[in-house]
Amino acid sequence: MRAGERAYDTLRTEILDGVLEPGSVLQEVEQSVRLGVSRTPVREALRRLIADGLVAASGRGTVVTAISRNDIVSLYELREALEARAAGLAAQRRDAADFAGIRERLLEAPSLLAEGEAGLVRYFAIVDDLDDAIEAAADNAFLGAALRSVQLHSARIRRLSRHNHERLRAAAGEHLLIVDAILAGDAELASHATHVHLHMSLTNALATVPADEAAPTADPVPTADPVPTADPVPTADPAGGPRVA
Amino acid sequence: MRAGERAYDTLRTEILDGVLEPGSVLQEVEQSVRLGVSRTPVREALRRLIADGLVAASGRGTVVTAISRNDIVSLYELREALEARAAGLAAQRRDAADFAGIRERLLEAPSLLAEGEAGLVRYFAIVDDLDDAIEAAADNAFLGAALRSVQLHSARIRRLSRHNHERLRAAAGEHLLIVDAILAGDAELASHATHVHLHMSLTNALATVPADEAAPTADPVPTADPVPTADPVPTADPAGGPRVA
DNA sequence: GACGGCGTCAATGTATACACGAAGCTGCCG
DNA sequence: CGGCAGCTTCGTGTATACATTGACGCCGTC
Repeated sequence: MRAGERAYDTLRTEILDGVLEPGSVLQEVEQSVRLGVSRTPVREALRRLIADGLVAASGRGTVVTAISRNDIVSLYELREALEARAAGLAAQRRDAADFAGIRERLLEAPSLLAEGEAGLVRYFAIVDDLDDAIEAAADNAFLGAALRSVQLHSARIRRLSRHNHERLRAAAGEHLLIVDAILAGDAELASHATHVHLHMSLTNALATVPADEAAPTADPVPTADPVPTADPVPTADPAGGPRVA
Repeated sequence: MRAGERAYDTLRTEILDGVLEPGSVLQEVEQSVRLGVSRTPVREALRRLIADGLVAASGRGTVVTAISRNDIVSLYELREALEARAAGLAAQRRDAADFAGIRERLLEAPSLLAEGEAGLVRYFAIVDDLDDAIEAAADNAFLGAALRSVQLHSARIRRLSRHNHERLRAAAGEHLLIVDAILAGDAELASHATHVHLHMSLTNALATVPADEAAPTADPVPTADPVPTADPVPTADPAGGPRVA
């Protein structure tokens, strides 16, 4: 695989998993040493991450963007517009067999959620497959690209409510409703069920995130160890806020 | 200004203006010579254009993506989801003064459209300002980024119906309706008026584009002059279709 | 003591040299 | 005469050296 691709995947995964916390400073030389490639592929990776809105160029160095409470609301507003539309289109254009399979797997969600961490992973795999199936059924390249962009940011938020079993059980039920609407070919119901689901999800996310998640963990964590890159890191993201790319 | 930025702006403008037609092959060395910079900034520009979905990496060299009839429909599906939502949010959050000013200017649209090319430019400036005002009023960074992405592709399509005065006059009226709804704070009406506007716009666009606009003009036009880069250029875009980025 | 200007330095921006891979062409063999 | 194999060549991928910019801190002056 190309080095630039690997660098991008590595950094993106680390940001999404929270290994690189918001406020972390990513410098080209530093990262090129850490990842074992030259600056060129690192530059490419950082530019792509900027386009994704996961990092932001900030004067000197690029910093991992924070997700403020306000950002969560904004993201959900966009998600609702996109996913409701996608669900509606999927209901009109779906191949029933695809969603029938997902429906079967979704029925096992409650027992999966009782199984602990392993079950949790399998549950999220089902949800991801559902997202992919909707995106594929909607059969719209532009919409698909926009959806992947919001899913990127949603993944970061998901970590917050990951261990709220009560909510996850309810979410599984909402997903089932969406799948049933799509299987029934009812575009309006699929749209509205998605709207409901996202509303509940947002409510839960906001309840989970207390004051302001943006909270950078005091010191900026320069990824590599002994580098004294200690600067205050403003909570509000500078410049134009997150770019969905 | 940074060379990479200039290269990106130049290439993007040329693609949007149709100077670089769909199917044109953009090679790094070739472009670096033409633009008078080295390969590095050209690479950066091309990567950004790929992220924008304006070009696609295609085996040897990157080619300017074509817009198929199907792409137009897809784009309008996404536009409707995004812009209807944005108009609704703008109606809730707008500062009345901003839109009152645009409303005044929009009232002059019919006379502007009678003035020929110069008036046309001024008319499109008003429409662009309206888009910007809606985006600003919606006050949602994620939605804004998604909107800018679709506007990029819409600009390419707009060229097609640029000289249909009948349609432009009607569009001006539809825009006025949207502005009035926003001024009235009526989110639902603003949404639906946007839906209507885009529906009419799509209908017109599809009527204007006859068989398949993707039609690459026979030979791929290698931007620089005497280079015999003659390969057939497939009409359908390869790989994953346009990325909205 | 505070403000402004200048110098230093580090990190990014740019250029170029080198490496690798793929596609096309040519020549040989079946 | 056609197909395949090897070579050649062009183009992108990567690394590194050099240029430039902008930020930080120090010093001088008001």
